Amino acid sequence: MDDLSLSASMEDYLEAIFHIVLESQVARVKDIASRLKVHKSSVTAALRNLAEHKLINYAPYDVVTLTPQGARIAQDVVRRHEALRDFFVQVLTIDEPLADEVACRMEHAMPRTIVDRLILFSEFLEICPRAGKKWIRGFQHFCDDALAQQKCERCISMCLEDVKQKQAQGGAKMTLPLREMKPGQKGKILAVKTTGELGKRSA
Amino acid sequence: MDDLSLSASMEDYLEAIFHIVLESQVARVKDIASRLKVHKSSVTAALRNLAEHKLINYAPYDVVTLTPQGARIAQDVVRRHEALRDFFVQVLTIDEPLADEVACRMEHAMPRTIVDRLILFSEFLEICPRAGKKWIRGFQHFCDDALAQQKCERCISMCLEDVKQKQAQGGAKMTLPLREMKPGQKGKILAVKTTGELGKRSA
DNA sequence: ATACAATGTTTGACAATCAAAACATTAAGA
DNA sequence: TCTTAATGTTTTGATTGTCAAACATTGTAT
Repeated sequence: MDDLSLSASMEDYLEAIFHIVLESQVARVKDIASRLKVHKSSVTAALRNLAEHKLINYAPYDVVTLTPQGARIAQDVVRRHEALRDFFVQVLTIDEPLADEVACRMEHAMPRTIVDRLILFSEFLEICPRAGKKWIRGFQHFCDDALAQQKCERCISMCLEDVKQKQAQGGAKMTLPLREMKPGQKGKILAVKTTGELGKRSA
Repeated sequence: MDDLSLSASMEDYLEAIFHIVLESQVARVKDIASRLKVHKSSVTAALRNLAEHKLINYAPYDVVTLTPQGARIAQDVVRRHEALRDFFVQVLTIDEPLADEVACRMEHAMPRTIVDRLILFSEFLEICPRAGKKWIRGFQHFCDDALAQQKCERCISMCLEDVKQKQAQGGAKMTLPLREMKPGQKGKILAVKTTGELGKRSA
């Protein structure tokens, strides 16, 4: 049933339509063109293509919406995009505009398995007391000057203190962020974060 | 001087030539074609293109080698490739063949800033006592069952023990892996790991 | 209603990439 | 040297995605 392998270009169009529809209910050629920085004529061609694949509802001179199939694929692309962007921003501390732009170009080649893992990893970094925001600040230090941080023992002690404290006050052991569970292959549980926080998008 | 923006395709050809030359001194059309799984005719066309850009030494019916310029660019591509692959394998614990294949498709869109950061991050994970191999095993656990690991306090205590022990026995404070230092932009120091360990390559 | 501005489409040209098949060259053995 | 198999090249054609300009449609303001 699934049309495996949509070209990177078509994925970009689908993604753009997804975001525009989210904002304005329907997408118009003009908006898609300006969002993707492409000529209107290119958009028309792409729309014909996507319509043939039954991924969008479209007739000449009409506005565009996604079919259920199209929405499914679009969300998948968006998920890849956001997984990458969020990793770049939150972990590698890359500035958003660059992270977003690069995510938009890299997203097309990512298989589900790796996206799932990347999302889980980002979550793990948030949740694990040995990692967390402070630890990432430690990474930034490391980037600024790889030789400066030597006080590992003290760093870990403080980390341990933090955990004891949290354990004492907050009754709950550990709070997982919102996630949707679904059976992954091989019986493993894989996180599926569909759509994260908003931000500038490049598609 | 630099030919900014070589197409993804040409980067792949350059990368393939790089690896073949590394193994066999020179590259032949046949080898490149089989490595990239494209027709010989496509290779010839690509070689003409690369030769025009002075990235390879090539004449019809002759073998191929890289010019210094070509080698520089090829190494850059390889570095992106390996940064991604190593991250996938060592951090996300993706199996090598898949990691390699995906890296090969994603590598083309990565700007230097992000590659540098990714490499630094992977290094940081190796070096920081709050991370390390054991910690990544913790991540794998997390993937298998996100609800199973609750003994954070104990985990951190053990981590602390490890560090004290290492500090006691090994006189050296912390050993950085081999890396080449170079001045990054904004006065920061960025790690430049040129070539990692060998493995199967898809290009 | 009609004229006009905004929007969308068609057409044609072009560049990149690749495959297939016909053709050319090279190198090695008889 | 001549023949032939391996290797490399050319030519042709298909595909995809893009732009630019001419053309068509739509909706709105008068």
